[in-house]
Amino acid sequence: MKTKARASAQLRVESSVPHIQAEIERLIANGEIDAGERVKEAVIAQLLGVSRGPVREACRLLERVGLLKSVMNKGFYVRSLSAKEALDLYDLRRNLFGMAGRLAAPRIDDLKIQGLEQVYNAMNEAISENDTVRFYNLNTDFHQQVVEYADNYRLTEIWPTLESELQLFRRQGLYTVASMQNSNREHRVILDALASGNPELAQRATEQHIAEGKVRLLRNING
Amino acid sequence: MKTKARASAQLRVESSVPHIQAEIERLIANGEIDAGERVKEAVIAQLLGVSRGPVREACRLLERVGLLKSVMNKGFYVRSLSAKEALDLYDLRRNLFGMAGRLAAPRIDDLKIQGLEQVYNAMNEAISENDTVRFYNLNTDFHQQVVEYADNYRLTEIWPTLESELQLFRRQGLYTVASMQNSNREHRVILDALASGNPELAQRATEQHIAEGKVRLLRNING
DNA sequence: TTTCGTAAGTGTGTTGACACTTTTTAGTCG
DNA sequence: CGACTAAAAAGTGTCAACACACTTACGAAA
Repeated sequence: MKTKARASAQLRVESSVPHIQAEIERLIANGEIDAGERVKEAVIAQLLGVSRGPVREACRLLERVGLLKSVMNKGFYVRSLSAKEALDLYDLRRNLFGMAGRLAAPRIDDLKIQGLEQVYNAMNEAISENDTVRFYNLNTDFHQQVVEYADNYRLTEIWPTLESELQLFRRQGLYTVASMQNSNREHRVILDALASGNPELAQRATEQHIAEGKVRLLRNING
Repeated sequence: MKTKARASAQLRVESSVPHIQAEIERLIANGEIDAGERVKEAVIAQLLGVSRGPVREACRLLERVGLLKSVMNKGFYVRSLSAKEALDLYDLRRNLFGMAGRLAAPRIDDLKIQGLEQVYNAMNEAISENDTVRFYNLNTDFHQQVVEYADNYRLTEIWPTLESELQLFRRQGLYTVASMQNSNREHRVILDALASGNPELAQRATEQHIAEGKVRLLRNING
């Protein structure tokens, strides 16, 4: 018998770094680590049962994504987004989502439309139940699907990072029933535009949606 | 006397990771590491006189940027871009550069225009000397400046990563005199459009430039 | 009481070592 | 000579430990 019992054995089929990264993202999204707060490597490491090495690698990744920022000899901090940065993000997302709509429209098929339709209906349910968390997740899904149907690998990679970065700003609970209703009305418009296959129409619809989101954000900022 | 002589002392005022990252990027850009080739951590570490830890962190960063990709138990490889991925990148850059032009036009001032003009003139010099390397650097500069003048922090962050990723595909030496001349004619159009302050005009000019670049790339691919 | 300097404590940045996996090499058999 | 097998080498993934930087707490002097 050659096999040796490994104490806390890692199966060595998958690096721990992505898992750690996802976990830290979750901690931030759930607000368990506040914006501006220091991320202590040892704490994360112990929490996940790994050493600091992989944790640091994950933190570097999150730094590049924009969720953390590193300060020499002080470690990693959860980034906090200024109002301008949040608005910049909206402008950027508007462009990219518009591009996604334009590219997706001629490529989309009935099956995909049906999939989006399901998400749309589910969002209406979430609204009627005032389930903002579910609405947020479905909303993210909807956008991600549209982006994927544009079939541009780099756009598909970048999009989620912008979404999660924006999460730093619009902490949960910002959705009101009215804003969710407006948002989903726009989703309906996007759906129809995509189904029509008209690129310009779809681009207008997708751009408009993010533009309206920016307005909603501004209303939240200014009271 | 309390001060202790540190043997191979790093001053601990700046993390070594960014430096390592830049160095690996340089190695890739200079073609000292070919596309698809494995990046051996120990080699890089010894080359730069550091240990593998920081090297791994730098590699993770470059993975996120898209220059490297990691394979479990095999390490990091220099990514090689498929033709579709390169074209996807052009589509994405076209959108973002168009956005940059639109936003920069109303914000730009005479001083910045003059700066761009200098770069433009220098590029004409480089063309007449058939100095493709200098042209490439100036070209990158020109684009980067336009992007910065758009004053969108995230766009400014993302742009260089897309440029360096594209470098993986269009390895140096792809510039012909004719293509450089065409490219700089388009720069002239961009300059004038920006100087006019008209967002739509500037967006058209900047988008057109990347679109033409895509055509030039396609010509290179197909012979 | 306040302020400054000093010392303990906390935490990062980096390193070297170990376990495991993949690759290469060497050797054997057909 | 070629193919298969086994051992050695190379290289990654992770960890534990060290040295330094920063922070905080404590105490003495003004």
